[in-house]
Amino acid sequence: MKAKVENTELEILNAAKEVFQEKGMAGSRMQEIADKARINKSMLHYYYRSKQLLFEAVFKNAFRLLAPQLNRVLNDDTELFDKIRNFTNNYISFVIQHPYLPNFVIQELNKNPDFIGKLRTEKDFPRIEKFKAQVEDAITRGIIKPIRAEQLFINIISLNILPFIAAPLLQGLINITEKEYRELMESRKTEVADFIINSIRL
Amino acid sequence: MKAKVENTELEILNAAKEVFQEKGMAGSRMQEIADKARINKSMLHYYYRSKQLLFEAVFKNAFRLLAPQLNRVLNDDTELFDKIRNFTNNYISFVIQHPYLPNFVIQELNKNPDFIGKLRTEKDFPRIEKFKAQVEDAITRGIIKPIRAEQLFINIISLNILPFIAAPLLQGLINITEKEYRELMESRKTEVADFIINSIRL
DNA sequence: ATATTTGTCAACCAAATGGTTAAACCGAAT
DNA sequence: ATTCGGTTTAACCATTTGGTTGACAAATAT
Repeated sequence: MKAKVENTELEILNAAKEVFQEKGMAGSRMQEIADKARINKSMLHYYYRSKQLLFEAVFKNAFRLLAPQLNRVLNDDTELFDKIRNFTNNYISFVIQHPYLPNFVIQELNKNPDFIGKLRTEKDFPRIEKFKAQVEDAITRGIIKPIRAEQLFINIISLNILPFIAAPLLQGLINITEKEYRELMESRKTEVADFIINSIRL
Repeated sequence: MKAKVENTELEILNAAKEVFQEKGMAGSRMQEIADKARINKSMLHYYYRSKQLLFEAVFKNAFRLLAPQLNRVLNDDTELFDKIRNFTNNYISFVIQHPYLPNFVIQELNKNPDFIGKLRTEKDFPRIEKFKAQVEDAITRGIIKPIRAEQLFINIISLNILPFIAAPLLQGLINITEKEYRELMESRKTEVADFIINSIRL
C-alpha cells in the first residue's frame, strides 16, 4: 500500500500548494484543499495534523524552489555580467511555471517575518557573501562603477520580481491587454539585463 | 449630532484601514476593527452594511492616496531626469507614512483584477500617455537611449516599490538588522535615481 | 413638551470552519 | 480465514464569524 500512501500525501500537498499560493494562508479553506485533492477532509489532518502544519509544509517547499533562483545571482561562478543576463533571462521561465510562488513567499514572510530565521538554518539558503566579493572585485578591477553589492542585488531582484507581483496594477496603469503585457515581459528577458549593465558598466 | 456621526464613521474607516491594510481582506475580522475603533460591532454594519463594502471603502481610499504618487511620474511637467529624482526621493517618505498601503493595493488587485477597471473611471486615475510622449521626445532629442516608456515606467516603479514590499525577505537574504535595512533604503533615495539615469543617459 | 428620527449597544443567530471520533475498509502477514 | 496495521470516510463538535434584531438613548423637528 506504500504507493497509495505517498500518492495521497503528495496529492494533498499539491492541492494545498495551489490553494495556499493563490489565496494565502488566511484566505484558504481546508475543505477546498480536500476537494481539489478529491479526498476526505479528515485526510488533511491525518497526514498533516493542522492547517498551520500543512501550510508550513507548502511554504518550505515553495522556498526550496525559490532559493536556487536567488542563488543564481548570489552563489554562481559565472562572471558578473553573464550572471545578470542569465538570471534575468531565466527568471521569467521560472515564474511562468510557478506564477504565484514568489508573491506567496514574500506575502507570508511579511505576515510572519520571524519565519526567515527558521529558513536560514537550511542548507542552500541563499547568502550574499560570494556575490559581495564578486562585486567588490569588479569595482577594484575597474569593470563597474562603485556600488554596494546589497543595492545591486536589491535592484536586480526588484526589476525582475515586481513586474510579476504587481502585474494587474501595472497592466491597468499602462492600459494594455494581458497578451501585450506578456510581450512586455518577454522583452524584459534581455532588456532588464541591459538596463542594469548599462547602469553599472564603466 | 452631526459631529458625532462623522466621527464614528471616520473612526471606523481608520480602524478598518489599519486592520485591512495589515491583514488583507481575508485575514481581517470585523470584531477586531470594532475593537480598534472602540465601538460596537453593529456600528460597522450600520455605517457600511457589510464587510465587503467596508473593505471597498478602504480600498478606494488607499488607491486615491497612491494615485498621486504614480502621477508624479506619469503626469508631471518637470523634466525627465528631475522627475525621476523627485519621485525616487519622495516615495520613501510616502511609504514611511503608509507602510502597508502599496502592498495592500497590489495584493487586493491581484485577488480581484477586474477592480482596476472600476478605478479607471475615477478622475486622477494615472495614465501613461503624457509620460510616453515625454520619453519619446527625450529619445528624439538625443537625451536618452531608446527605451519603451512602458519599460522605463515599470523599472522606476519596480526599483522603488519592491524593496518595501519584500523587506523581510530581502533583509533576511542580505542578513542585516532592521536598522541597517532602513539605512539602505535611505541611501536609495538618491542612488536609485542615479542608477536609472546612468542607464538611460546618452 | 412631544413626536420622530438617528445613533448605539447587548444579545442573538445561522453559517462556516478547523478539527475530532469511531467505525469501516483493505491489503498483507500469520 | 483471521488478525493486524495503516488508510479512508461520514458524522459530529466547538468555536469563530459576518450579520441581525429589538430595546434604548440622544438629538432634532414639530
